[in-house]
Amino acid sequence: MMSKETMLYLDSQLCFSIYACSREVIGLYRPLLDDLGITYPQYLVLLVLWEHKERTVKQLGKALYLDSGTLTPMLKRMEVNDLVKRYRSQDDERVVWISLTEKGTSLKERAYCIPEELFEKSGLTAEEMQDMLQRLQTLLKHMNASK
Amino acid sequence: MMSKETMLYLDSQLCFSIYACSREVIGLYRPLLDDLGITYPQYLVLLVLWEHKERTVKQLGKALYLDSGTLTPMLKRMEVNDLVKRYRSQDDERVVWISLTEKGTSLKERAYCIPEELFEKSGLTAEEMQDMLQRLQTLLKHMNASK
DNA sequence: GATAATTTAATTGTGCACAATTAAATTGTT
DNA sequence: AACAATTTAATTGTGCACAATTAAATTATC
Repeated sequence: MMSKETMLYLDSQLCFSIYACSREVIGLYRPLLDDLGITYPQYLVLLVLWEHKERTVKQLGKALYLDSGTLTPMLKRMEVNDLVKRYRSQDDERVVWISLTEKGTSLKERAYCIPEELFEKSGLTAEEMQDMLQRLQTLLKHMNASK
Repeated sequence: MMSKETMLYLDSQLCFSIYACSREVIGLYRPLLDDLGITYPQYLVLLVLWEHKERTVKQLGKALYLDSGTLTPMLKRMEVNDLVKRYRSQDDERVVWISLTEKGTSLKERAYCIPEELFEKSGLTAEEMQDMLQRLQTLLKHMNASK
């Protein structure tokens, strides 16, 4: 068992390694996404829309764990850059639907290679990758439950 | 092997799970850190200073993987809140040393319980925690090398 | 010892994150 | 039908992140 002193060391904290890893991975994505003219959070929005064609702000937020304070301005920037369209639902005017433009749709072709390139940069084997993904998703689920 | 289509699914991407986990864990810290009047990145700075008494901005940046554009304004906010002192080195005026105030030092007592509380919220066993820490640190090192 | 290269913080500008509040629309209950 | 409660985005304000640039000081080279 660690001492209470040791537990306060930066390098013994799981949270810090997750936090630092997160920023480092995003840093590896950056040059690839720069080529597409998008940021990492915008890439995540596109991943959802490539999969589902059309989502409400609410649905995007649930998928990405982001709220409207983050999404609304980001989606407006993406609209200005002609990546997505935004329009209010006819049925329920509180709801805003987000869909892809032609440009947003076409970026998918250029994104296919990205996961593979990142996988190589990670230095992990496919099994290690899969295992880690599994563990993190379990952790994510558990943390989300204990809120 | 995954199809190129499957690899673009949000939920099959390791990076997203790291990114989402990072924000979720920080969210678990938030109520605890609010009590201390600090943010998560500020907590990280304090962890380093509790361990080393005194660090330059450069050293803090290396430990936390952060640059001066992030640290300078953050350290100034911490100075305003009487958590740290900042002063230029006599030997080399390019260097700024950061040290703890009494208040910054004393917060450590109230922080001892934090790692334990987070550990409980994570739902992990000590072994799982240790194992994950190990894997993430390896990943971090490898990514940092492949930049 | 002049000057070129390097090191170190600070500054500027853009883009997330997220808490808290607001506002509008819808739904549920009487 | 009235109106209270809920749902959904948008807004506001603060605090990171990070790229790119600037500025000052130091070190290395001639």
